[in-house]
Amino acid sequence: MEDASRRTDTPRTDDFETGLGAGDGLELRVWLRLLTCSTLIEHGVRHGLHRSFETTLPRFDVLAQLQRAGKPLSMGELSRRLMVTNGNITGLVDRLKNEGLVDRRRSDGDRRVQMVSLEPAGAELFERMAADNRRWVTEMMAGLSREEKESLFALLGRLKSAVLDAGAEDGETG
Amino acid sequence: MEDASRRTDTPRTDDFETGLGAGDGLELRVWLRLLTCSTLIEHGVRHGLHRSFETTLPRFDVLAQLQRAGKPLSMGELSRRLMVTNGNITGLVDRLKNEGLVDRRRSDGDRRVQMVSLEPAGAELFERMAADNRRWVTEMMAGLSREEKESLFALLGRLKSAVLDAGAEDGETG
DNA sequence: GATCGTTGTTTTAAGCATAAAATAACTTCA
DNA sequence: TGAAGTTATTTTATGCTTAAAACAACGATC
Repeated sequence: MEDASRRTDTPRTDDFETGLGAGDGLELRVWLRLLTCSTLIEHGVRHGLHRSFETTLPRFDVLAQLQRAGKPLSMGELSRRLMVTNGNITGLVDRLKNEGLVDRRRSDGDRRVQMVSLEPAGAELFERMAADNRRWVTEMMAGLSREEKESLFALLGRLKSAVLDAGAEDGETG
Repeated sequence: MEDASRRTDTPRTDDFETGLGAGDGLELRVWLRLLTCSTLIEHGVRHGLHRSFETTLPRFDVLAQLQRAGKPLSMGELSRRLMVTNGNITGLVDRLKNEGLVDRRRSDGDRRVQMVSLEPAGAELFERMAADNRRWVTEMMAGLSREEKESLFALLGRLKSAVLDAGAEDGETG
């Protein structure tokens, strides 16, 4: 009865990563499973932010970067840290500014640069969201032992380095 | 000189995952690193598809699911397998159909259902894209040993199960 | 065999994302 | 100093994505 009202269009999260027989490349299997995990956790966080704060993951990410930096960041720096194209940041910061969560002003030294800073309201909201976010992520990984999480963290560090190294080669000084 | 012509707005892929001191939760650190890896690889694949085939990752994903299934899939089934909301599939399949890569027709048994099938052109294109995709992913992971990749694959399997289990609890039969 | 709840898909409105081109301010260097 | 190149940001055009509501067909039950 109540299920009907709570019901939404969220895709079910079973039965993917299908096909791709055992003969397929190990790298491809790692990648698909990585993507599945990433998507699943992202859904969890996204739903939590939507339910509890009526906000979105990109907004949260911007606030998180500003909070972690502990200082104003330029649009370009935000773009690099969030790993999104810079045109994207413009609209995102526009909305956050309209909501009074961040401020944006031209840099004194370089008049091309826009510095984005966290407003008190933004910092306060972020703290509340971050606490819940940590709880959600912790709950999602509750089934893993500490050792498993540490191994996973280490291996992902290795993967990150590997991908960055591979990218550096064809990016510059071939 | 040539760099200028090749240059585009792609965000640089260094210096993220910043802040978040060592005291932070292990789960959060795993999650952020997982997201970084996922995003990095996704960028690689996305750029490849764009450069080599003038196409996008979601389009590729739809063709991949159809190819792997080896049979027509309904809109809803595609939505579940791609882990995106179903309204999304409508436009995606529309475009693929306009490009002659898939076909869509109403199911005989259930007139609500739309069955999407791979057209010969779509299958042929997918094979070419899949070959390159495998190469890109393999290259990005070239820095990892076979053992590392196998461990990673196993741990990600554990993580996937953990997240699915955690989600099942608050999703139903509370 | 009409009604009620469910299921499959599309539509809507808003926001996120990309790539590429445009704009504007800075730097260099002749 | 002023033309050429570089860097930071915005704009443009298009596509992807979500959540929620609307629509349409199915299935069960009375």
